[in-house]
Amino acid sequence: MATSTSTALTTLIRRRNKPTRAQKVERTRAALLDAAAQVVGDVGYVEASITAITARAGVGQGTFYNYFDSRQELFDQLLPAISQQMLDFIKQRGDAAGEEQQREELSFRAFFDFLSEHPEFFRVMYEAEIFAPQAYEQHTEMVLNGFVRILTKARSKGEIKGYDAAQIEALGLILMGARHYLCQRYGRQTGWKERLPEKVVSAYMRLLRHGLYGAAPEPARKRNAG
Amino acid sequence: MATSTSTALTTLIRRRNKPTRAQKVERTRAALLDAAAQVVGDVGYVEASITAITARAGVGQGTFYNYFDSRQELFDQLLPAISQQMLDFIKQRGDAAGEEQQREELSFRAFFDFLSEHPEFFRVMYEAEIFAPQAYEQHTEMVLNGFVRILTKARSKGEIKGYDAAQIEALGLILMGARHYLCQRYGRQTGWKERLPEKVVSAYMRLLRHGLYGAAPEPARKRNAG
Amino acid sequence: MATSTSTALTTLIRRRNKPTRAQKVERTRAALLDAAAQVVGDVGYVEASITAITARAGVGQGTFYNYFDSRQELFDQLLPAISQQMLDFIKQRGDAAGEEQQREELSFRAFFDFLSEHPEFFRVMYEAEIFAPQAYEQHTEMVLNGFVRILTKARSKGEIKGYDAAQIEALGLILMGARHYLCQRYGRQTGWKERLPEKVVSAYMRLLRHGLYGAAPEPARKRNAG
Amino acid sequence: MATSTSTALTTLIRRRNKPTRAQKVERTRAALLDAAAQVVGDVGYVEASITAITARAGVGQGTFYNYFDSRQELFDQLLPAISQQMLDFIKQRGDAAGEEQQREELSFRAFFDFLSEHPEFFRVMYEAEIFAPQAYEQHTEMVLNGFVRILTKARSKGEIKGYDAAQIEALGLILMGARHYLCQRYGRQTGWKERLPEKVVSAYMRLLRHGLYGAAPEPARKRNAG
DNA sequence: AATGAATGAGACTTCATTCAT
DNA sequence: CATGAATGAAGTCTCATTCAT
Repeated sequence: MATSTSTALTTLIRRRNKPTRAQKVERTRAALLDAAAQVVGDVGYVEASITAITARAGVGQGTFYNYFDSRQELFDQLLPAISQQMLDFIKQRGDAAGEEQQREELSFRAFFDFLSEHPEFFRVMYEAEIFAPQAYEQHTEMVLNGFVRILTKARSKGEIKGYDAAQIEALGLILMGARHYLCQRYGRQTGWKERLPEKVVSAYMRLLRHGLYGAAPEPARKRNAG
Repeated sequence: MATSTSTALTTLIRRRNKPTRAQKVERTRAALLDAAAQVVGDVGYVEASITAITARAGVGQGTFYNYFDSRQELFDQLLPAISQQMLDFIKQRGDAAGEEQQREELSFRAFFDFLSEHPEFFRVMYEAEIFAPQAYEQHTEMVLNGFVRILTKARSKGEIKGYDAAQIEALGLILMGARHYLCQRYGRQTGWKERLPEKVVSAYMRLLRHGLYGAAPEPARKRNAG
Repeated sequence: MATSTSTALTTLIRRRNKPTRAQKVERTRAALLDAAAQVVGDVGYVEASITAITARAGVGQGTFYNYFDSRQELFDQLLPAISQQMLDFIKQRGDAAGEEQQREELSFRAFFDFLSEHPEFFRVMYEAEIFAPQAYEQHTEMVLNGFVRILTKARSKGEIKGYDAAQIEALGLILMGARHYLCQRYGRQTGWKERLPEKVVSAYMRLLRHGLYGAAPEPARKRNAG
Repeated sequence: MATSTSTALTTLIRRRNKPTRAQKVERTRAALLDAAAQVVGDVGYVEASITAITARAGVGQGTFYNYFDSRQELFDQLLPAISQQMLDFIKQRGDAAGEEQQREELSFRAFFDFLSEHPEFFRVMYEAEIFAPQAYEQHTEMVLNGFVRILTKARSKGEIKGYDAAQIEALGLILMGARHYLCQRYGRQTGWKERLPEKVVSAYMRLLRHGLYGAAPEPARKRNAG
């Protein structure tokens, strides 16, 4: 990390006093991506002008073009830059689960919580379909793959029965759409000020467990408290 | 140079030959909305310039402002203008059902078919969230209300059990999200050239009937053919 | 010229009072080309900004793009727009000549005079080599062709002897270079305030008649006075 | 960290191994001028950005401003830096001549050959009229003076007759213009891949010897072979 | 009501130059 | 002296909107 001309001593000193040149660069780049995420979160991609972004990042307009070739390039990098940390966050929370159906519940909650803590991410992600289609496509593909992997596993474990392998993808899409719309209404529409209502989680989970129609009577099962 | 007062005679002639003034106005207005829908369907709201819209409608640029106060106003009227015919189409097809769960299947198929025949509607509807938020909100509210009404009815009929009244809304949102994502992948992504795969419909319906996890063995039930 | 809906009367009235819409368009276009020529003449292509040009033309900046797709397109049209009138002017003056050698003298004088009256043309023409290479190439080709035509004619008349047909082009280029450099020094460098010195014309013509070296003694020929 | 005072020893070592500080400086300066000439030759002054020049010179952008106050200053020094070597080259080749008219032929050939070997020089020289007018002016003045000197000498030797002293300058300009245009067409336009056609040289020389019109029959004179 | 030329605010982008390291 | 990130002035261009015809 230290430049090749730095002795251990100078490195130490730097570590206390000032950032390295390379560190400053990385910091500026991060500041720009961060600012962009915030601006997009606030006003959407359409109004996320270079002026607005650089102003929020606290750098000159020209600086922008030392880091990105164009506004579009930034947009293309924005979602990927945040995408991974979201997936990590969710995966980590989901891994605490025993059964796959519990994993889905944890994962759904984690999705909501992540957006709750990074509200700007909602627009960054969903408006990307329009303003950074390729990035959106990749992101969607990754998320869908995650679902498919988990559902396939659940199916091979015997937790899921009665579905073709060919139907797994459709199920994944349904879960993604459900998440999207539920978080939109119960999170974003309230400015992420409320927690995710337990009624919603239980409806979601009951649908996954028993379907809508002609369901078996609710078994005596421990439910996650609200 | 023709006098502006119409004699009974000219009126008669017009009735046969030419449209009334008011009719022409309405026709132009419709042409503009129609053109806008097509343009938005083709290139999205961002690139739906006044120039593109008026050109497609076959009128001069300036004419636009005789019908709409601004580009935004047009956008705000675009979704509502089409929304109703979609809902009618779907309702009509759904009304053929006996049980509510069959209605949902018919309605889902109808949604797909409608988009298939009016592919421009997909972008008009979903991009409206960004470019005509109020219209989108209203549209969504209407659709959601439709779902809620039907689900509530199904619940009062006893077809749906085990859900609170308070959870009905969440269920409606899930169905909306599912539709959105399934049509996106199986319709739009293929350019609406393929029909909706039956595997997808049956997966969707099986989820609604039995859920994902620990489902009862598939009962002997007549399935809609592909 | 009048629009197809104009009666003879309205045309007459317009001729006195106001320009037609189409006339105004043509006028604006001309104003822009004219302004561009002046600006380029004053400060060169590099500094001929859209702002400067539209300001000089007395129109808004945006108006520019109703007439030209880009700054470059204007530059590409600038030289051709003036080129023809120069060639016409020169041809006309040259046609008064009897012998071809007299034509060359008249033509040379005409070239100087034209630039004298349209001083902006000098930069428009010669800087085009850099800023509108294609236009420059075409212009040069036309001028060269003119020279070649005349020289060829003189040769077939027997006024020019001792040169291959293949050498005619080179001779044309020499004359073009000579014009360029002489007008540069004796016209442009003095701000076109002085007339073309007769000494220069006679040197030019003597070179053409007798060459530089080992020339025959100057024959008793009427010379244009200085 | 090395001390700035050189001991006799280090000086000795340096003399063998490394360039002096001053030498390095001079080398970098030369590298920049050289790079600039190449870049200008390739893409012209307009696109000769500091970035392009320093990149080609293999130094950092900032380094540029240790050697030149501004881009313009570099441009102003570019032509002078090369000018002299061209004049030397031409003079040397011309000095082999006996008569002045032969000198002119050699000199013309030398001009072409020099450009042929340093093709970048063409744009450096002729675009300087626009981008480094002062340098261009000086260069032109020098070249013109050279012509005037030679022509004057030829005149005083009696090789040139029939021209005023006051006309010598005009003759010099004509020769310069001729060179320019002939090299442009027969050298640059072909990418300097062909040699100068002998037809062109002989046409040029015949013009200088006998003029265009009414020339004496070509005397029995040795011609330079192609 | 129909038209399309005129307009200017504002967006993106380039690049010579500065300056701290 | 070398470096390259930071800067902002300035330029080109787009397009919704206005308005005279």
